[in-house]
Amino acid sequence: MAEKEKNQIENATLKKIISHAKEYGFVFPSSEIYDGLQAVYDYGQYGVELKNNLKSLWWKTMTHFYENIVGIDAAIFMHPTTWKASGHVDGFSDPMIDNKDSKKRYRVDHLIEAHIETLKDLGQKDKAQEVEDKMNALIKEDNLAGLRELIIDEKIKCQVSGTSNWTEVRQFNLMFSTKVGSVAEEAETIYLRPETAQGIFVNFLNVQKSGRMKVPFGIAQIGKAFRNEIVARQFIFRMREFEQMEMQFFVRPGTEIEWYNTWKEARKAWHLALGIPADKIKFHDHEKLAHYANAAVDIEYEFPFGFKEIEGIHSRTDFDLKNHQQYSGKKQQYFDTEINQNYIPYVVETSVGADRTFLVQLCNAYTEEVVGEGENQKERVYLKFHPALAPIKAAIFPLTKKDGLPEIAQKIYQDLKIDFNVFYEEKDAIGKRYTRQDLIGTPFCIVVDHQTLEDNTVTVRYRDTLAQERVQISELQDIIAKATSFRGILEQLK
RNA sequence: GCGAAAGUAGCUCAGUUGGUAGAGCACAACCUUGCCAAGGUUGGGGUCGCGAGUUCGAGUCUCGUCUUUCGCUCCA
Repeated sequence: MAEKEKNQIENATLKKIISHAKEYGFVFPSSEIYDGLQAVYDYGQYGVELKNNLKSLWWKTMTHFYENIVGIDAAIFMHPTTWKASGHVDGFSDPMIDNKDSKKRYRVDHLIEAHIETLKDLGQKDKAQEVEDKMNALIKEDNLAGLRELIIDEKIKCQVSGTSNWTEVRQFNLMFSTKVGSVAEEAETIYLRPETAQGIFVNFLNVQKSGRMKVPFGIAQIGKAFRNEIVARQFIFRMREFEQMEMQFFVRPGTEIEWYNTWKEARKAWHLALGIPADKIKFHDHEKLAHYANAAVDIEYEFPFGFKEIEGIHSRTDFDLKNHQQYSGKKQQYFDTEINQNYIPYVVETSVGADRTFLVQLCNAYTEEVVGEGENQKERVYLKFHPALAPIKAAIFPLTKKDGLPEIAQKIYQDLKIDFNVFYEEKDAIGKRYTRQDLIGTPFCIVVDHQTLEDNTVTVRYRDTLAQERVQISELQDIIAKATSFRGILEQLK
């Protein structure tokens, strides 16, 4: 019961964050006037600023900050063979079957494998082998009807309902496809990339040779990827179109676990440096490793809907480069002059969702607090973004619309906008203008008042403390630059 | 994909046994005011998610459909 209540409160928090995001221009449902498109979202005027700031910070951290990491920007479309080599064509499309009574859905191969295990336990080894061979043959020829027949012939039952009342076997392909070539009959099917990593692997030698890179070195990339999720839920957490920020680090075979541990810690530190509390971040080791990995961990953040993955660090071995070498017939090797050996490098991957990082920042920034005493007590809502990530860095207000104050405020605005994303407003009471900036997370409000006319000072009002400080107009540039620079974050990561 | 709940103005919601859509906040203009969502006047904004059906008449009743949320399911 307590757990249920906790969930309800947390769901209420998520709802508030989602409506806040929509009401104040961060995230809108895609094509909303047509009722939206499931699991697709658009970033609004403030959302795009926040997301761009996050991407710039990641780029700065993961390329410029390291002398042996460079960035690329590969195309979304890739040669179809790429996805055979990567294993996505086979691994990303699973035949599924539903039990009509229990409404449970199973992956067909899992269902039959469970049956095979049961046969083995019963000592029917030959029978088990026979079923396994049949299944593999049917999967190989994409014989969906045949798979269903096998399930029925073997009298495989649903564990929940105990019946064999099955639907047809259906194929779910998680990759989006389209056609290249304008003549329909001659068009070739190509896929929208389901991950950005392959764009890095196929360019491994291009970058290594043209950049004279020496192992260990990394290639980073930010870009969109697409997955046709069966169920996509939880706001922008699981979208059909999403953006990844990935870095593939190429290392000498045998050193990969050491590098894996290094990157695991470095990436966790990155999230902490952005202001996420340590108790909201944890590692989750993969028990069952994917076919390409020999070590894998998720970095999880405690969202209102529980601890969920925001970043994966995977030791991918030489799986990808080896497969590309095999499928392309082009050697993907590196000659290591230090040890005089030719080898296919091993890869340690860090892959973080840009949209998920955005949601982490939004959830972490959303703050409700009670201010004032007694009669004056009221609730205040604001977004406490790190100033380096805030969509708008400062708002400039004249206290009144008269006495030449707007002219001075305009001058300050025109000057600051060269370096920063700033906002000017003279409408409405000053308190209301403060509140509007709090709601979108602007760290500073600069107010021109009557004293400004006498001594060229303005007040700076701080979002988090509500405190005000009087400073010279000439100091503003420095104050904002210092607070909003990436320097503070990067220095923590040295 | 299955089950449950919800959908009325930008937001939060009201809307009587079925009788031509309302409030507060928000928004725009003007006046007054000037340091934490101020007051006044005026104004704009809704084919009640969409489509059928029942009815003289549907926001209200019935069916379908779409979207969202939750629970299953799935998740490189």
